[in-house]
Formats: sequence, C-alpha cells, structure tokens
Amino acid sequence: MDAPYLILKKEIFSLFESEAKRLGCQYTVEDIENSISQSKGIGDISSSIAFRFAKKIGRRSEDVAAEIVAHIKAPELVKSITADNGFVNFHLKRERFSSETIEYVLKRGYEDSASSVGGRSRVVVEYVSVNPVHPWHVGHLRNALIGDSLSNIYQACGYEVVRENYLDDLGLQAAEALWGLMNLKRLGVSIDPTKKFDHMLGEIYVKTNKSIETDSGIMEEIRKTNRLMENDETAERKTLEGSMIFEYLKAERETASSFGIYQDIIVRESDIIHFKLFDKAIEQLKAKGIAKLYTEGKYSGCIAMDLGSIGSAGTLTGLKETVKVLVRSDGTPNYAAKDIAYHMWKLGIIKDDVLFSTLVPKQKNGKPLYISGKGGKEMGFGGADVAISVIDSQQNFEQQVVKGAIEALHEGKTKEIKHLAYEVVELEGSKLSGRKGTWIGYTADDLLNEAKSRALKLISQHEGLGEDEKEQIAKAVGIAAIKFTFLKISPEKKIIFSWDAALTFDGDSGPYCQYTYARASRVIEKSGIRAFDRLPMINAVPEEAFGLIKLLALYGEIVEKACRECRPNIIADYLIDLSTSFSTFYENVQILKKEGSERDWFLSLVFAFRKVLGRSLALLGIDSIEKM
RNA sequence: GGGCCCAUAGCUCAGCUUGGAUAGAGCGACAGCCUUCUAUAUUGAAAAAGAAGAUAGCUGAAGGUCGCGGGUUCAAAUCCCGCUGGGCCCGCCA
Repeated sequence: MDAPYLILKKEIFSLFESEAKRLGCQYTVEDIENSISQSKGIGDISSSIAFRFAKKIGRRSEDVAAEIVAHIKAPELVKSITADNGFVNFHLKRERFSSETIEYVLKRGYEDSASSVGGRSRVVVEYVSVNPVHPWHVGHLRNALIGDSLSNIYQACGYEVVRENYLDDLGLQAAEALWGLMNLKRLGVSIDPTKKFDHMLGEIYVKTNKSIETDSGIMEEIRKTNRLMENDETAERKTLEGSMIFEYLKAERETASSFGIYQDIIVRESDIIHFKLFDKAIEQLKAKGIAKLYTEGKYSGCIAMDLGSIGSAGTLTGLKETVKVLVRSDGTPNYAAKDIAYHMWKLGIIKDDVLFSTLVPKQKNGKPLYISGKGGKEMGFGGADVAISVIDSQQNFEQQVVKGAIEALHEGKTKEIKHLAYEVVELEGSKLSGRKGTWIGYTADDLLNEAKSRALKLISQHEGLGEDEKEQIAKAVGIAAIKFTFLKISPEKKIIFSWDAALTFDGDSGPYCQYTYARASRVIEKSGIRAFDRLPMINAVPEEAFGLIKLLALYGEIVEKACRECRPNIIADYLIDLSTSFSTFYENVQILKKEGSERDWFLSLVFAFRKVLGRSLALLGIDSIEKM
C-alpha cells in the first residue's frame, strides 16, 4: 500500500497522460513525472506540465494550463485545481489528506522500509578500510559515517546490505608498523598497557617513519620484514597476525562501536591471494583480452591492461601512460590488481570461495562480525548485485580503473559498481597524515571524548536527571553533534576540521533534531495517551500543522533520492526541515490545551512526526532520546 | 598534456542529475519575547527608558553581480561551450 501522497501523484500522472493524448502531444514519462512536485507557490502540489505541452504543440502555456484545468477531474484528495501563470496547481482537501497521511505513517507506512526500490537485491558497501597501523582520525571518521549512513539508507530502500571493511594487511605500511613493534628498543618506545593499542601502534608507526629518515638501513630491514611476513611460518607472520592485526582490530572495533558503527565482514587483503581470487581474476582478464603479458619494452615481464581500450568513461583518456600494470615483473600483484580481483568476487564474477570465521559473535547491534581467513567456512558473502566503495576522491583514478576493468569483463550490465568519492578532511593549515602523525590529537576517540564532555557540561545544569542518565544523554548528544556535522555536508565538499564546528549543538545540528524529538515525547507523555485505536477526526487543519504533514508525506521520496544519489546529506537537510516545521507547529498550536477529538488529532500528528523523525535520525545513525 | 571535484549572504553550507513561480538554512551581527538591576526628586508601585544577564526555544528585520563571459530556452544558480581561481589525480606505492 502506497502513501497517500504517492497515490495522489500517480493519479495526477495519469490525468496528465490522458491530457497529453487529448491534446495530441508527444510526451515522455519523465516529462510528466518531473513536472509534479510539492508547490513552492500557489496550492499544495504543482506542475509545470503546461509549459512542456505548450512548447510541443505551439500554444501559449497559460492557455494550455487553463484548458487542462478545465478538462481534468479532481482526484479524491484534491479540493480544487487552478491555473496560475502557466502552472497547474492542486489544492488539497487538507483534512482528508492530513488524516490519511497520519494514518498511513502510524499504521502501515515506513515500517521497515521507505520504499521497495531495492527489490531485495544485494548491495555490498565497503567503507572505512583503514590501514591497520594507526587509529581512526577525523578523516576516517567521515568515511565511516558516510558508509554507515549509506548502508542504513540502502537498507531502508529494500536492499539487502552487507557492510564490509577491507583490511590492508599486506604492503609496506603494515611492514613498517610491524618492524616498529618488533624493534621497540631501537625506537626508544615502551609499551603502555593503559593506552589503546591502535593509538600506541600509530605512534610507533610515526616513530618508525621518522627513524627511516635518519637511518637509511632501517628501510632495508623493513623490506625484509615485508617479505618475511608474507610467509606462513615466520616470526614476522606470527607477530603480524597475533600481536598486531588482531589487537588492532580489537581497538578499532572499540572505536567503531563507541560510535554505534557495526559492520558485517572484514576481508583481508592477504586473503585475496590466499583464496586464489587474484589468480582467477588474472586468468579471466587475460582470457578476455583485457590484460596481457608484455614481453618487450619497459613493461617486459609485467601483466598489464591497456587503459585506452577499456575506458568507457572519458577519465581514462589522455593519460601520460595508458598501460596499467597489474602484475609486476617479479610476479607480485599490485594494489589495483587485488582490488579488481576483490570486486570480481564481490559481484560474483569470481564464484564465492572466500572462507570466513567469527571475529565477534555478537556485536552490540546483535549481529556477528566475520573475518576472512583460512579455517573458516563459506558464508556466501560474494555475488552481490551492486558494489559501492566509500573511498576518498584522491583515489578516483584507481577506482575508474577498477570500474573500467569490471565493466569490460561483465558486459551484461546487470551488475553495478559505484564509487562514492568524498573529499578529504584537513586540519587548518595542514593535512592529516598517518605517516607524519599529524593526526595525533585529532583521532575519532579524541573527538568523541570532547563531544561527550561538552555535552555533559550543558546537561549538568538540568535538574531531575540522574548521573547515569546524564552520562547516557551526553553520549547520545555528543555523537549526534559529530555525526550530523559530518553528514550534512555534501560528500564532494572538502572539510577543514574545527572543534567548534564539529561539536556545535546550535542551529542546524543533530542535537537540535534530538531536542525536537524530546519535545514531542514530552507532549505525548503529558497527554497520557499511548496509542490510538481509532484515529480521531478534525474539522480544520491549521496552516502550521499542514506544513508539517506535507513534509511527513515526502519521507519516502527523500530516502529514495538519498539512496539513488548516495548522499546522506539529503537526509540531514530533511531532518532540519522536519524539526523546524515541528517547532513552528508546536509554538503555534497549544496541543494539550485543545479538547476532545481535536486534541487527539493533534496528538496523532505528534506521534506521526516523532516516528518519521526517529526513523530519519536512525538513517544517519543518530539515537532518538526521550529527554535531554 | 589530460581527467575529476569545488566556487551561492561577512562565515559554514543546501538547492544543480529531473531548468519553472519571490535563490533557502545555520552561525555571526541587529531588534524583540524571558530574568535581574538602575533615580539621595516625599513614599510605594507601574509604565517608559537605560544597563547587565541568560538563552539546546521562538519571532522579526537585515544581508546575494549564484566566480567571469558567451550560448540554448517561453524560462538558467541548475543544461552546453569557453575562461579564472582553488584542491586532487594520471607509479612495476598502497
């Protein structure tokens, strides 16, 4: 059952469709669909359809609008239709539209999903994927929040979502951190058991990088470490697995969970090799002529792709060099090759034979966390329909290469690969660098602690709250402030990090939305009503209430748009609109002073509002709180 | 040489895919809603005025060559072309 607003739009659509036929006017579905929206001017729902028709049949738009208005019969929920300045405007039967929308929200709508566009198809969202050598800093946090929120949005649209984290456990940075960990004395570092492991490892990693600058011999040792750690039986391997990676993951998951972020699977880069994904990928690429072994010239001995022949988008043209190496002349695969193989697995172009075992049996969201590795079992995580990677825009080129290779391989086009490219977070005057250690003092953990203490300061003035309660509220509010600030900004916009901006509780902020939720909850609590058996009726819906109702009606459309465009900031904007609109309603209608069924009706609107606001907040990973 | 992204109010940003009616928020600054204080004139009170304060809320008003120049269109912040400024990228690194 669709929402009343959606049904109405469909009715209007078919009215226009028959008008087009009557006028003898060629049209496309998009022509009509895109013309209909909530009105910014006269009426409630508006259409610019007359302009489009007029153009095609060579008449004045005002005349066409007037003629359309004269011919069409108003749908059930429409009181009147007018033609104004060439627009066709629908004026709703406020009371019926309002009551039906509230009823829809309360009884049926938005229960599990905003829409069913996903049709249960599978989407794997890759996010965070931090090198396991330092803690999350505010830049990684942006990635994590976008990925988490996007996953929620996809889920709300009826997709089955796998939240996935790619772990770079091979390669030089891992070797550097490992070398540092195995040479603490030379670095002059001692283990501080009270410190979180990721923070400690990060500092070791920074120190290792500093000492490379002064002692050139160290780099040679690190290269050796790198080679040794890839062999199963070495001490390096054992330390890497036992003392570094798993300790790191423990610490990292602690950070993730403190932000309410829970993923489903961790895939280790080393397993791309172990489970032969890489071999199969190269085999297929070679078989289809996408990659080949170069036997002469500067790439002699390498397996490589010629980008000139695969680039569907214009981004792979005009390169300084069109050859993209996948396998080095020493026989080892590079990052791009592994990423292509990995995506082939994600999308089922390589059949599912990666094994997984349980890392965390039950996370706080109630679901387990699995990690790839030998000794696990097959879990069927591969073979998704859509693969989305949340990766910063510096890797655009690399992602284009992966996309190009996948599209060249998979001509059927039933599989989709998307790169959600977001801009990086910088500090004022400097960049965040894992290697240089500019992140120190700007970790996700630091940010959360600061947020909690600022929120606590504000809350501490409130009387009638217990200490535990204050702590809990402070945490929820602090997290809301952080998440909202990061998510309300479009992904393609660079963020210059500032404590005050990240932790604002004023204005367009997460806490403002939570506050509005709490206000609604207080009204409901004071009313003593828990639910409605039958929805009450009302004689006249005031303007302020109607504005809010029209916003509630948009929920499904908004979520779908955020999903289609991979832009959580659309939800953030909607949240602000909702909250502001509720505040206007709340200030203008003294709900609890009303009587009888009118009072109940307004209360039912508060219930509906609270439900939609709560769901929208949840899409950004923000908790609704009853009191603050 | 080429590709991608950004440019909208003093600041931070929505809006741009799908062209449509008067380009929207927040912050800041301004005026109020709330609190307190202030007159050696006979006393008290109120109003008004002034000062200070608080402020997760509200109201009002102010603030714009939508980077620049062309083009398409009945209609351009939105689409196309060309510029300017800023960021990122084009490795047998990851």
